[in-house]
Amino acid sequence: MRLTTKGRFAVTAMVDLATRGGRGPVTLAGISERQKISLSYLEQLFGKLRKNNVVASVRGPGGGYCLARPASKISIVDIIIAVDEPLDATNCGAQGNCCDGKPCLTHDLWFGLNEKIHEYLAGVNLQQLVDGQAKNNSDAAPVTMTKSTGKSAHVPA
Amino acid sequence: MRLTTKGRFAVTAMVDLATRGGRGPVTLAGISERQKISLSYLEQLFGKLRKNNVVASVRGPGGGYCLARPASKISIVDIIIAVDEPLDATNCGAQGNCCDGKPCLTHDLWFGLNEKIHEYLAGVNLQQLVDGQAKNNSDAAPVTMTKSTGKSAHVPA
DNA sequence: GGGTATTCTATTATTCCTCTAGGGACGGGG
DNA sequence: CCCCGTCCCTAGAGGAATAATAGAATACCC
Repeated sequence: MRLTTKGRFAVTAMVDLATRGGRGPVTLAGISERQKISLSYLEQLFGKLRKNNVVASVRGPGGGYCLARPASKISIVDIIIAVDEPLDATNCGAQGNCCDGKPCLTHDLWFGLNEKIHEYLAGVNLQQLVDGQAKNNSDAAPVTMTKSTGKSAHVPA
Repeated sequence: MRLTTKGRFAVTAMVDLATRGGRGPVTLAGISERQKISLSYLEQLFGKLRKNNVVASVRGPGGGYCLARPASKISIVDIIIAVDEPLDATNCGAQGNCCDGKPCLTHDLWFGLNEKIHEYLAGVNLQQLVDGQAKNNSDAAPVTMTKSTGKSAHVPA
């Protein structure tokens, strides 16, 4: 789970798309102008979003992009993961063997923290953003950070 | 609030420092070797941490770095913000005038989401990481994302 | 069928971030 | 005073993020 401008641009564009999704496909040129994001960059981002089945495209005049499913079924993580591939911050390639063959304590810490942020963002969907309110209830249940759960805590790709 | 390897390395190093902080200053060379982070990179990170009063330094032989305050008073956000200066994901320099003089809807959305992540990470402190468990209780209370609160929702520097 | 709007793909340039390299400043011990 | 361990600073290489450009493919409309 990386959190950079790239993911933010993608979410911004997706919010724009979701707010006008009801009236047919939305063109990237329109999103580019409204959100002030360069068209060619948007093309790159939406290429990834399409490959990850977050959006669908319609070519030709009158074409553009649509959400691949209802906005309430698209979470922020879906978007961010689609454009911003997960990042390994460890120095042993997530092998957990950087410290004398044992996983460093920090590995487990990061995996746990990572998972919590992940779950939090998974709990916010596009529709909520469009409605102008983030998630308030906490069904992204707090996760007790168990050590040595190993790789199960890693972020899904 | 950016979330990159840089911040993670800093937190990793700080956990290392906190676990051995009781016995005098800790050298960067030691952290470098234990955590497999390049020494000169650590020097940069700790330079920023020092300027943000997260750590204190002692020069000369026997010197090193200490926590500037108890580990329970240092939150993850303190560390991340110190090394990873906040980033403006808007295209109008957070002026809120990119869309016909009015703030884009996405600005408020981002500020709100930003604030929630911020608060979540602010609720986890170093001591908890050292003890091997993240925060379970949710006193990083969920924040209703109010639109048009404007700049008050921005991440403090 | 030709014209045009649009997605799609590729190549390249530019700017920014990450990380490395090397030298300088300070301070304690002989 | 000299030596060495440590923090401290700056510059730059390398790579990733962002942007520009060019063109190909597709599909609507006349």
